[in-house]
Amino acid sequence: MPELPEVETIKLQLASVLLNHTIKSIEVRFGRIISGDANLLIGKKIINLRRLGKMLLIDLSGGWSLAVHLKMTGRLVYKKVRPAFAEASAGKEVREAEKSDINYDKDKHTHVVVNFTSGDRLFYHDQRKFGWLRVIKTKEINELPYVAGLGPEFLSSLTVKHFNNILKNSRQPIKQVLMDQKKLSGSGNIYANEALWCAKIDPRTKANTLSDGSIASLFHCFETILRQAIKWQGASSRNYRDAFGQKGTVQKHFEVYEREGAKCRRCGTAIKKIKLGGRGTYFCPACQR
DNA sequence: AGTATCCTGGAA
DNA sequence: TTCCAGGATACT
Repeated sequence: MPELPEVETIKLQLASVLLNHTIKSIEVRFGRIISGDANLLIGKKIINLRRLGKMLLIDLSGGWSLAVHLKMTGRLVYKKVRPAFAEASAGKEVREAEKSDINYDKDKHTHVVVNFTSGDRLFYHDQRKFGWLRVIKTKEINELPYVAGLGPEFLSSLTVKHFNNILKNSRQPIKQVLMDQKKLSGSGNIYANEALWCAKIDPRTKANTLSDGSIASLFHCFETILRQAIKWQGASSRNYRDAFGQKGTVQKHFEVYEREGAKCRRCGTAIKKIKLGGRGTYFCPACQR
């Protein structure tokens, strides 16, 4: 699922409800999904939430952290405990929302449950089991291979100058460079497709042949699109849900992603789908050059 | 640079 | 039944 905006959304939401909560117990229902000793986190308090690339970090007291990578279908869903007396007075709107939601406690794809002393719970749910959690010392996070290999981040450490330099040094198709977390971190398939449409660049273009102007335009498109995507709480074209179990709304605004055959909103030409680096790639064959 | 792989489920 | 899916890695 999640690219930078989706993980950022979850981070911001969890930070709004989970800071200073103390872990009471952890239920591991599918052992392979988590590495390290989950019991080490019992009694620890959540002191910070961070994101590194597409990885979420929950920092706890005592120098321990819980690293989470959602990969394709992972979800982290927070459920506040609701006292029995609140049940009867819950608004109709709230009950409707819950009806359409999964019962995360009972669902077969819930693999880890973190219980807090408050009674609140955090569910790790992952249909395809590609994601992972890792209990790790906070000071050792930078040694994780995934973290050590991350390139500069969109919306933070990446400057247009650095972006230009990275692209000028790669002969790969631009879309593949944008998705390579070792070169640039944060973008995945959806936002690479969308940003290339925005900047009117053919995804197959060799990165090192792009003009400075095109690169500057692409950088600006990325910043704009990623910021807007965070405001829209991410893209739920399929499995993604935010930390409250809700869908994001970015998918309502896709220009090319999953729009094969539909008309380009800029020039009316049918959006084309090809395979690039093994991934579905959508673009307008007329206005992306 | 390509392709298989970890998994499950929805759509064609 | 086959193909496809917001990722990343380990192979050839």
